[in-house]
Amino acid sequence: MDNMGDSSNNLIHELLQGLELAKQLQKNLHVPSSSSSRETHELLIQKIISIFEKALEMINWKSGSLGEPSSQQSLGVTIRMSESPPLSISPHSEDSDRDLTEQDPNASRKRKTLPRWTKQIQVNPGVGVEWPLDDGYNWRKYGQKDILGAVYPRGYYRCTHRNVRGCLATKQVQRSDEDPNVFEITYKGKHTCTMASNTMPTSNPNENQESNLNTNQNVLHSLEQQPNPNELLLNLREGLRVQTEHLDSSNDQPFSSFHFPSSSNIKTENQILTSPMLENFSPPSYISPATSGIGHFSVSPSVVNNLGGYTSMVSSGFQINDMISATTSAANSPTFGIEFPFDQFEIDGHNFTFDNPQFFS
DNA sequence: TCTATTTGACCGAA
DNA sequence: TTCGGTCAAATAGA
Repeated sequence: MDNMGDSSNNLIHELLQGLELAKQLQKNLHVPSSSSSRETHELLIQKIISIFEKALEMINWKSGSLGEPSSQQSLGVTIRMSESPPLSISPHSEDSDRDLTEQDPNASRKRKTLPRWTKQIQVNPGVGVEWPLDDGYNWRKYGQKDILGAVYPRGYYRCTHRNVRGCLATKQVQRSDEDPNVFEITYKGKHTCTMASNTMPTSNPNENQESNLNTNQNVLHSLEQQPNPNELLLNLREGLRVQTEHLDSSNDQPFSSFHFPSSSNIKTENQILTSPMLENFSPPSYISPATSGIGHFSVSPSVVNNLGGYTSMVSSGFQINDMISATTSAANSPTFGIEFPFDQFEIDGHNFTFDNPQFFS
């Protein structure tokens, strides 16, 4: 466990370095270009790539302990999470993103892959077959292909915001041959469209609560304005994703846990999170250094049903592969848990300790 | 008219 | 060479 904690800390350090370099690059991009600034850009890009490659190596090393596919059933729909390591680099990956290829001159030799994970959704005969396509995001179908050996064609979808915000998230929907009520959905890439809007501050962060995503982003924005070391984690959270392979409805928790009652507020040192925020998967509860053990937070049943949205939203919210895992506590209880398998860590001189279970009001 | 879907063609990895 | 993934023109629908 100590080794795991050390590697977790190292991973956080690597990612934070990458984050800082990316910020530097962003600042430099606003400076009038010159030959020297271009060299600086190149240098920063190389450093960032190096850091993330190193981080990916660390994650791959840890991926051997990944759990088994799990399932959740709710309102006649069974969802089996069967994820590949989202950040791993696989030589056999089917992923082919031309945008990445264009951006990376080395891609011809070493192909980069986007995070990829698969889930199976079983719908009851009475449920419309369109249901699996509604996962909380806006998808646009861009192709359909007959697959060798498959009875049903495979549908290809990309994020509607691809052109506007450059969101590279895609998904493939394949109906099962054996059971037409089962859909296998493969997600590729992360929804950067949610982050894009996150970088555009609004005058009143609490104003726009039209959707789960927007609310989530506003919460992030309001918290990022806090001059607190937590910001480091908030920033880190933006570029990472959570593993959900432990989403097992029958999973008994052997460890202590706390819950967010649906009517309660969560208070940290600097902010209070209300129930609606939690229901919209606002992440601050699990990035607070004051939390410990397993954190459960309530979500609306619709969010639970749209596990695709859940996965993607959480993906845009946090995580370090295999460091943080999500669990469900009961089949019909829309409650998820986030586990921090380490008690202490340090970021840029700031010590974070999970030692205050009396964190909730 | 605008937006989304369909579908044949094309490209690249294996 | 095959096959999966994507492109883009044609088409449909609001």
